[in-house]
Amino acid sequence: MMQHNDVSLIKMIKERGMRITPQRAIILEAVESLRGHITVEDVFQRVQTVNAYISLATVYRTLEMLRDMNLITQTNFGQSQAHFALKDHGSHHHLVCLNCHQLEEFSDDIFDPIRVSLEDSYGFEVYTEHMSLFGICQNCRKAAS
Amino acid sequence: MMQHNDVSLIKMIKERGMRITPQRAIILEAVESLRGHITVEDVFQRVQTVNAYISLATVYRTLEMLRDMNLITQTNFGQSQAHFALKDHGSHHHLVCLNCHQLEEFSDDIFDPIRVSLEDSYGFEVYTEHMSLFGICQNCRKAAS
DNA sequence: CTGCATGCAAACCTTTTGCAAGACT
DNA sequence: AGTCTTGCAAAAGGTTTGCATGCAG
Repeated sequence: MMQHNDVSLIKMIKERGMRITPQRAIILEAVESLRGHITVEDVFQRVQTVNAYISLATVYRTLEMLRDMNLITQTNFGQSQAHFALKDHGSHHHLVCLNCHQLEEFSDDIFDPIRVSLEDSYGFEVYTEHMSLFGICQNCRKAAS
Repeated sequence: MMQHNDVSLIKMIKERGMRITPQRAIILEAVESLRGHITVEDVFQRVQTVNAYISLATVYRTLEMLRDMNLITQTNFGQSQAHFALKDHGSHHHLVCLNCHQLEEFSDDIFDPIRVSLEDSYGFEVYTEHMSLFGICQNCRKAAS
């Protein structure tokens, strides 16, 4: 389930010209150190141990920024809080169209909900390397209708 | 992506000894006629066209009942409302433990979030028949730790 | 200096719930 | 009759936002 986040989030944020504030530094560090799927609350608690004056709203806004920058994924499931995870830029999978045989890539993040629910329901840790999913692509669906 | 809901929801509810009220009949009919993934709001709107005096709370409670009876699945994704779908009692898949090679079954519903997000992101309609997922089962994980 | 970021508290939205009144069996 | 169900309105989460203040660049 390795994720190569060789580059620190801070560095990526700077590169994209966004401001680094003390709050952001602390929040980013929390996101990086908390491995796996985390909630806003997880991050907030961790952040609080470093500096108790950072507000929940800032945690929300920072995670929102990371999501918009495509550095983390957001997964909602169950009825409660959203779960976040650092993007795994490593693995990609394929969508294979059964009609035109065209390939399309999609990222591993799409499996996040499955990972979480199989873990929750069965205690099963799924490996999703090298997956291919089959179906009908957009073009063929349009053509057929 | 066929679903065999040959039997009406009303019939199934009666069989299990639950009461049929006018509200429930209307809501169940709405769920059946709205195919695919639907939200509470979808159902509510449809229901309103039939009878404007049925409350949102009743829609929530009825869907909750269907979920508890295992007749529909609930999928949360995105940050907004939950999505529901009639259960597909046809397909089952396998979890294969890479360590002890034991098999575990899981239902097709787990793929709901993927179905929805691939549809949304790529316009791709996935077929998920006969899937096997690999990983490490609960027992082996416990044993390893 | 200027604009972006923060904190606070209030607003928001979806979902849940308490309670009294009403309906199903 | 007795219990389950409904409607209403309020409560409950989680998340977002307006605004004045503060800080990074």
